[in-house]
Amino acid sequence: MNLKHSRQRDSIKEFLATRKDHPTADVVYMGVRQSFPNISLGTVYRNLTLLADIGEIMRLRVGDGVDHFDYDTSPHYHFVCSQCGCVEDLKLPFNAGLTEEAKECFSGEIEGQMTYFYGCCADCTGEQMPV
Amino acid sequence: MNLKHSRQRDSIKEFLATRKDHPTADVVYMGVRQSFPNISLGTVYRNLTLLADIGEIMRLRVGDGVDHFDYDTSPHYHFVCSQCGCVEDLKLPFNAGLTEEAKECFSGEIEGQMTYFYGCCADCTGEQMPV
DNA sequence: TTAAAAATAGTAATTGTTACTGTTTTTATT
DNA sequence: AATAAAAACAGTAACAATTACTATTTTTAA
Repeated sequence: MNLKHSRQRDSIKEFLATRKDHPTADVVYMGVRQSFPNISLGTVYRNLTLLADIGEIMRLRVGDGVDHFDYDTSPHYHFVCSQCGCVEDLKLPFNAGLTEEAKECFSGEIEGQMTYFYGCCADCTGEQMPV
Repeated sequence: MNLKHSRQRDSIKEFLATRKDHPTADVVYMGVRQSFPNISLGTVYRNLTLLADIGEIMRLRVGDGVDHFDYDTSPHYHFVCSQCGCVEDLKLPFNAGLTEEAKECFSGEIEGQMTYFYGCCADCTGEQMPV
């Protein structure tokens, strides 16, 4: 299949590039509607999937039942707040060595690892106890 | 809330204890129906959630959009096959130190980590190329 | 300019899961 | 054993995220 240019897809990519909060498809939809008022949610899903498939963005499955998307495709760790559901980058060097270790003790083929940390984000920790 | 005994819940736990393949709620449902032919899918979901909440089983969110359940609650790594979707244990010592490292570089509270590896399992790797 | 391929908007369908409701089980107390 | 409140149940409906479908519009190479 030959990709054809699409202004909607550009817009989705642009939007994602401006965000560091790993938005969901729905958030992308709302955001892109600023410039494409009648873009379809299906178009957003289709393009997010396509962009992830060709490696231009990264799909994050962080266990909250909703897919998040990241413009930064370099391997890095994420944190997920169990309270508010926010997803943040972690400033911790990614241990690709773990994947290598895994390869050595497994008979199939390991392509990569997905690691996320969970807990309570700084904002929620602060708000949590109004006594 | 005081737990009351339930034969259905026992049966769900027993079933899970016999399995090492980290079945989904649906698979548990089918399995438990051998002994409880008219158990309700809702009962299965409710009890799996309850058992996971009280720490008697572990819920695995391995990014395939379906929850898997594990009778083994000790921290350990999992592998997920992108082809057939199977989930297997990895014989690789769990690196809890990574969670400690993450705590040190994050301002909120980190409770734990979830790591899974993905790729192609041994079975699928073999079947893949019939030339 | 044209025509095939790709993409689109809008809608319907699917899937995994949770919520609701009236009935049955469990269990502590008589 | 009888009773009654709490918990759990079966069965069904609702829900949310995502995917599939269809007729129309855009893109692009010839």
